[in-house]
Amino acid sequence: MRSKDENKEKLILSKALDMIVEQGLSGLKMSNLAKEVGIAIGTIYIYFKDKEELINALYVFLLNQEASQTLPIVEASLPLQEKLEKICFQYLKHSLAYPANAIFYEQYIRSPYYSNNQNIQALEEALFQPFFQVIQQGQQQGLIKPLDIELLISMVCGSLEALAKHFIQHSNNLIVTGK
Amino acid sequence: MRSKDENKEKLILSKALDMIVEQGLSGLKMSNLAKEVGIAIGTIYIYFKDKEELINALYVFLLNQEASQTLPIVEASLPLQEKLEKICFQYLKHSLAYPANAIFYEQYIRSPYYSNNQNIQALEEALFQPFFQVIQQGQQQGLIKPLDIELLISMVCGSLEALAKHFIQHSNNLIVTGK
Amino acid sequence: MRSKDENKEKLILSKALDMIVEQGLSGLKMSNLAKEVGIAIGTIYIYFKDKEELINALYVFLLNQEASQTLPIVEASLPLQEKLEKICFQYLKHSLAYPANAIFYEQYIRSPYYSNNQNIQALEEALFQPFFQVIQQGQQQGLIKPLDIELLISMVCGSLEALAKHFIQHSNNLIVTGK
Amino acid sequence: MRSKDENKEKLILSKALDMIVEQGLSGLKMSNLAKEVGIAIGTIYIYFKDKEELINALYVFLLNQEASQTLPIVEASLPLQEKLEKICFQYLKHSLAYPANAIFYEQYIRSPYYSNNQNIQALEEALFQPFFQVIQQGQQQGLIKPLDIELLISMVCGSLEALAKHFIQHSNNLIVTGK
DNA sequence: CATGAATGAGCATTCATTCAT
DNA sequence: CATGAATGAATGCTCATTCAT
Repeated sequence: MRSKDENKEKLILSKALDMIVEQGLSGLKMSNLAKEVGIAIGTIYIYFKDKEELINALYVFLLNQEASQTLPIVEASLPLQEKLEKICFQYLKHSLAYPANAIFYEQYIRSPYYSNNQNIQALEEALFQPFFQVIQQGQQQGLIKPLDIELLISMVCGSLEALAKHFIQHSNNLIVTGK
Repeated sequence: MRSKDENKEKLILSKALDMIVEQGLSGLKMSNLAKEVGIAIGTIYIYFKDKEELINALYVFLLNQEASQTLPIVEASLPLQEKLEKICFQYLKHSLAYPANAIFYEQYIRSPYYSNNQNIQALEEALFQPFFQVIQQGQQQGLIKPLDIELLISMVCGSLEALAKHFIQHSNNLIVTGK
Repeated sequence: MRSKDENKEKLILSKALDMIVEQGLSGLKMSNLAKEVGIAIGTIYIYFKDKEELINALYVFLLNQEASQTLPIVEASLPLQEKLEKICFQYLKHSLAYPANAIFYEQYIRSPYYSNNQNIQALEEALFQPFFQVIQQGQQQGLIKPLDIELLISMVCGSLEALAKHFIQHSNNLIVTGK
Repeated sequence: MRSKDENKEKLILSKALDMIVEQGLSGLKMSNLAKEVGIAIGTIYIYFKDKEELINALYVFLLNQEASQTLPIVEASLPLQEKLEKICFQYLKHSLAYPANAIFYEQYIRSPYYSNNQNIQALEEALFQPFFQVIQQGQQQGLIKPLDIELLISMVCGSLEALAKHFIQHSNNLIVTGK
């Protein structure tokens, strides 16, 4: 008996992301995905209950991946100013390194997979909490203008993601250096 | 498919935009659209040959709407600096006034309706040409940094649209004043 | 526009019954049914939301058909003795005239379509109520032995249906005369 | 597919019967059966070539079990009258002791596993032969009315099985005494 | 023009069966 | 022998599109 391949799950998600970026969320067909991954259609259903669960799993995976890279900075003991800068830089670095993510997010957020899914939205909130707190601290210390937090985040993220989107659309290869 | 009722065509496109914003491009079902508009499914096919033509028509309609409001500025005889400012402000005003458009654009651009459609992409290019020229003039006069034009546009538009998206997502009502 | 054909619904149910009798409940394939009826697969879904609803509708239809033929006797003003005889005879007549029904019932009762369906079971109860009352009256008047009603019904029906089943299995043609 | 563990084979058949009674023949899924038995899906295929063979084996097993309990009576040297009575009583006892069997029979008889299987039908005939002969003798001696034998059997069995079915459906516990 | 019942290609999903471990 | 991950044919259902009224 072959043992359940941890890698195969990742591979399915990865190919799914590629296909969604290329053809939109509605362009993702389970049979095409299987073909692309090089497995039988039934195999996908061993790893994911149905298409909805697969899509949600992809979102959670990307969200966690991003959080896991940024959270250490949030939790580090640094001067707040430096912490905020590092977080922004990390976000930009991540957006440029994984420009496909933002494209998927936009498709996902505007789909029933997201809107009808209270669980995911709760998870999201929990994951973002630490960042909210840092920003609030920054506002209390006068480092950040006292605007609505979500508006702030929307604008900064929007700009950075627009940048990243541009590069993936024009298929440029970016090398992001440390400074 | 030229039709009698010019208004009904507009109504179909308008409801289609609403539904795409709410449920994504893949969430737009022809029969639901008909129900929402209050007509029979067959009637839609009197006004649009098929779903593809409807979606493309919506894009062209929104593009033209935007261009028709901005082109006068481009063609006006103003100092370049002032012209550039006015164009940016008009863009922001439009993005805030019609925040649904950007959401549709993103869905559309990433769909086969767009990618497999050379005609639309040519039309787009033609429509944007005047703006490109203004920017090029600005670069020649040293008013704009000599970056890649499309990158410039991506970044500015990205930021502004992120802003607009934020407001529609949080259902704020904005009043955009002249200054 | 063709108008929704009342007959087509009946035709679908009728062919479905035939196929279930021949191949069992699990042998009923929607595409085969459509072919047998001479319509497209999609057409079935205009008349019935899904396979479950179709199967349930068939059960309700047969139940109502049977009740509608027997209820007049129940409600007639006859001596109880005569009423009971007429009901039994009507039941036998019906079982012999429609021997397929019992075969379907047995398949249906033992399927998730029935077990997971409180509504149907409530309807059933309501439909059988009048008969229960007649039997109770019979017991009070000493015409029927004071056994458990459901047991009584099971035994009489079981015997009569066994008879009917025999004839359909051996494809005999029965002519049921009035006496 | 002869196997080591004779017990495991019985266990598979026994659980299969349970599941068919609960969910119908179409409700029997090989993987569920394996789970219920507490073995891996692959293991079932060591004991039975495929689902068809398993179902047929179950039928043959039940048939033999019943015959093995009744045949001694048939072959005993008793007055015909007494022999007939004992056979009937044995049948009733068996139906009441194993009410699940009749439920399975009905599902089975109406399935392709049975209809497309000449071998089973031949086996059945052979198994029933002795009973037919006893009845024929009874008819020759004037103990039984000269009706079609199969009709006779259908009616008697039908009544008894209806009785048995009633009790299993209402989960009554019956104690069948010798008289 | 307007209607909506009818159509059927296309897609998601299930489940009996195989086979590498 | 036992395992259960992998397979893919088969099936239920959707939805863009047509066409008779």
